[in-house]
Amino acid sequence: MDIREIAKLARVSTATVSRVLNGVPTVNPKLAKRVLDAADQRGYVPNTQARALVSGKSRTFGLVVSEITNPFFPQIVETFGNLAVANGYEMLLASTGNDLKRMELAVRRMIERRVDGVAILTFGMEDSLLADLRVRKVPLVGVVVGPTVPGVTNIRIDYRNGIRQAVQHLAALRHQRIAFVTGPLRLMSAMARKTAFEESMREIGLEAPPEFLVEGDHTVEGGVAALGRLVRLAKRPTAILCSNDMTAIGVIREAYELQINVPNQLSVVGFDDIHLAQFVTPPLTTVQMSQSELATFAFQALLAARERPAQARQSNECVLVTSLVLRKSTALVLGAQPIPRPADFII
Amino acid sequence: MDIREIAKLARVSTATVSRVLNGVPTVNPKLAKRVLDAADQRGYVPNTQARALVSGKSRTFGLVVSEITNPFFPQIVETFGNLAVANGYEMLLASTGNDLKRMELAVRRMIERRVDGVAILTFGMEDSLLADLRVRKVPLVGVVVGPTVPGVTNIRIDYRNGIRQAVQHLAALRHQRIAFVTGPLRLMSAMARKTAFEESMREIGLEAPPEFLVEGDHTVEGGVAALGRLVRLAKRPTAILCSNDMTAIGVIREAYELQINVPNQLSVVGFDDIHLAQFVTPPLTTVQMSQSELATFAFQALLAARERPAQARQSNECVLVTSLVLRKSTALVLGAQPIPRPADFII
DNA sequence: ACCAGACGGGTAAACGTTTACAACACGTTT
DNA sequence: AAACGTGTTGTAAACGTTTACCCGTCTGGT
Repeated sequence: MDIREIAKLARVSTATVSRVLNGVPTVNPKLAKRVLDAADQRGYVPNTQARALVSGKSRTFGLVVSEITNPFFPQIVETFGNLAVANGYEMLLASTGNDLKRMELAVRRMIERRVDGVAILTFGMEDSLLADLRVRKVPLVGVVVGPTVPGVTNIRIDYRNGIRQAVQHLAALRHQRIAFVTGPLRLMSAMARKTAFEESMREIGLEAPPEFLVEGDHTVEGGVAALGRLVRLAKRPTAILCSNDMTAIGVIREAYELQINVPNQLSVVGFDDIHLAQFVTPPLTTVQMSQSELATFAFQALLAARERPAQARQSNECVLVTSLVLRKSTALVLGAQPIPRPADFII
Repeated sequence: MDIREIAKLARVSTATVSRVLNGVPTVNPKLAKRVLDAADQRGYVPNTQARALVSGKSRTFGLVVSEITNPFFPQIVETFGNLAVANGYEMLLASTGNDLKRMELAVRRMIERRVDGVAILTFGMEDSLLADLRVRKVPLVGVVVGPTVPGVTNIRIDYRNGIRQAVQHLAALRHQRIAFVTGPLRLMSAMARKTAFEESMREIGLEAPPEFLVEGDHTVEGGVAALGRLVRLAKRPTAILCSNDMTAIGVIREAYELQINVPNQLSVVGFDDIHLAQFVTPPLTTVQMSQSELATFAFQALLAARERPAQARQSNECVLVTSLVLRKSTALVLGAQPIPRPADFII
């Protein structure tokens, strides 16, 4: 069931079989047909490892994510994986749980399998690990919040835009006391979101007192706990912005438990716009960060780096912008009168 | 950076390097140390494709699931993937969306990469496709609802147990008009759940009129639509059992939209017990089908089939039982008096 | 002292491809 | 008619391992 058998059957050399199978156009159509016929009569399927060994390309891309059970990521995996197979690649998936040990293991696996590139779509990757990949000249693409990383394709996420929109939306609904539930602050991404929140608040002259900044962990449980703490405050917030949707779902869930009506007594805004966000009750107003776009960016960058000489691909950068999507989890602050519309003045 | 370089550096043959790296115990510890030192001084990492080529084992298992964006599956992927790397394997993931084309492609990919086994944890796999794998003697494990498939490790899912518990739970809450939202009926698993429902109803003398059996599609949207239809009935159901949790979430979501209180005006029960089920409002009473147990079964079966001669592993079978977990989405049927407790009679 | 056997280590073949290069068959130019 | 391209096919080397087999050395028994 190898190429030699097909060659014998089609009465050509193995080189010709290889050429036909790889679509080299110069081969005589007559021979090509013989080869093709022989191949699928025998149900021949080329051996990828042999191919990879000689060509030096494994046709595999690594994808490392934080936690595949976090609903944010499956969409990324799906998109990336589909693009991969559509382009004749495979995907090597690693879920690190932001754990150093598992990250090391992930990198090791990628190197062992000789991936042709790695997309790091998690937010807490250790730089030291990347060094290992860089030394081996593995093309890399990663998300970045701080300064551009050299020698790597950077996907810069513009948290600012979406979060500013969210803050201004809440302000427009007359909210003044807006709390923010962060993610785990050792994650740069969580840090960046928090910073974007603070700046957006300051920008419109609103205060964000420290007791309104509570640390969560990007899980539903974290959201539950966060609301639990905020509710014990003497001066409660009237709106809560969350570092991700799972947190927001937790907040809403706990609000229900505490008989706080969302959105009438409390406005809640999420971040990520996972698919599920539309389906919680009430449907979640959230900042969209397109998972499929992110995955597509990453994949395309890897594909582009494929044959390009290393020096040509130093520090590409593209930007993924976030933006608010309005649903039903926010409302005018309780007791506020709607702003009279212009029409009301025309008598 | 290959084995020869290490051999030269350690002043031994490549065979010895190979032996050391594979932990063959007979080699002189002195040599072994030299090899090990040389290897990690040079940052040597073995080439998996070369290994696979000569050994005939790719140390890769295929995992095919229905749809990775369905929250049921990430947990499976996570568990399976972790077990894989813990045992020195890789996972080749395929998400088929129950689409024939994609299934074919998935099988093709598995064969190309020469996987050492495939776990089919989706429920609508075409038998014809399996034939292709079977011919190549790839160990297979799959879930099964009908008769045992020969030559394959079968994981039989006992839908009956959990669904019966759910029905009896609802009956105990005095529900008589219980509807069932199915999955896509071309899926055997969906069919099996529906059948289990009908039998459980009949068993306790309850009727399941055809208009109470509405077909969904295992998505939130499907659940929304299903409640939309049930609500137009002259005689509405007082409880709804759903073929999966996503459907149940859709039903709850639409109930909120229609101002129907869950659980007081409508009891809802799901199926699967995805992680999120605890966090919807109200927390979902659902039938648990352990995803991690399922994945573990599958992986262990593959691992066991690894070296075993083909005839030894014909038709193993294990059973995964389902069972009801009570949360807050069910209640006594509206207007029913609680059954007087024995204490009430003791005056 | 000799030899059998055990044991550790080296040599080289094999795994299934791709591809550089050689070989060959034509057609074209001088 | 010879020489030279041009274009297609074949030969064989390479990719990086594992492992069967062989060889040398040492141990212990006679």
